[in-house]
Amino acid sequence: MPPTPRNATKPTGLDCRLAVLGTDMRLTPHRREVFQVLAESMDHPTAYDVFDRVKDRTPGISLATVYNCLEHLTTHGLIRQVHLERAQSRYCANLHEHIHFHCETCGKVIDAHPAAAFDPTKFWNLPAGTKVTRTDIAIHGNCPNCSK
Amino acid sequence: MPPTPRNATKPTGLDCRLAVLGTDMRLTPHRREVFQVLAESMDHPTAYDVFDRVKDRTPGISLATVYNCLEHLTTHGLIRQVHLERAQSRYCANLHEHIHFHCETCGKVIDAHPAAAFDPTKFWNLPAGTKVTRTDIAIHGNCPNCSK
DNA sequence: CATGCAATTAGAATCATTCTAATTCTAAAC
DNA sequence: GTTTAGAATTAGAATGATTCTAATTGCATG
Repeated sequence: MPPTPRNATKPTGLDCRLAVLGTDMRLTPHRREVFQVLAESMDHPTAYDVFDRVKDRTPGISLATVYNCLEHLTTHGLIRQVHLERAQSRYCANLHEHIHFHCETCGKVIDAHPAAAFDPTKFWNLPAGTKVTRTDIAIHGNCPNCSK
Repeated sequence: MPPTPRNATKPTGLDCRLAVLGTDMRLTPHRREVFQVLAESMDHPTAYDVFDRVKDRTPGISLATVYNCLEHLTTHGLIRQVHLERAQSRYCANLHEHIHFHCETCGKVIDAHPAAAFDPTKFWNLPAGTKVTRTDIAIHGNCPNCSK
């Protein structure tokens, strides 16, 4: 077993993910905090929301740093950026394959996990030779609470 | 047959749509021009693109007016607003049911028409009691030209 | 402990869009 | 035809999210 590094902290979900994904991203305290906040948030917060929550644990952190951290975490595949309409970006630490449901009444965003394999080319005609890499799906409507 | 109104102009797609949809939107020259430009555009232009094209026929029109017209046409169901990621809004005069394919290489947006009925609730688990009103779908990848 | 590069910061800049307030136009009423 | 009320249009300011800039700080390595 390799010696524990001097400044080692308790492993978190982030360490796990970094290990699994094999990324080489530097793990700074800010990035760790931003990830931690996101991992504890079930509501798909915006950058500003994250900033607001991180501030309490890490006073002095700037919004720019939060944007930076979110961008790094996103490009390294540790979190997901969520876009609904043209509203501000939201972030999500759930890496399981899923799409988002958006309640038009209360604004809540709910993760929806796959029930069956989905192949977009079965449902829409694309020009021959098109290569699909990704399908962006958001379901809109009313959540159980709001449709009562 | 009712008498032709004094200032009647040649009927356009817009008149048709207004008749079909039974909307009561006032048909001003600007709105007509904005619609016409969009109807002739196959590339899902942004508000600014539309402004740029309308300018040539209607010098002096302002970007604010174009935004206004696009909004009115959209809310009256005469055109569609398209959102891809968090980029600026694009507009589309194709009212046939369709979704959009976005080429990640050249940026082109292509209309994809339905090949089969699609029910999102068959593919993703939503909490019991959820009411779906709309599904937003965009396919990303490479168009035939760019995947060569 | 120096060195260099990455991270962080505050604040400015940008970009799309919306708002405001003033002006002009239109359609219907008179 | 003229009046009038409401809608459309305008330029420019304001907003809000995000990105950029330039300066500073921190960390890892030699």
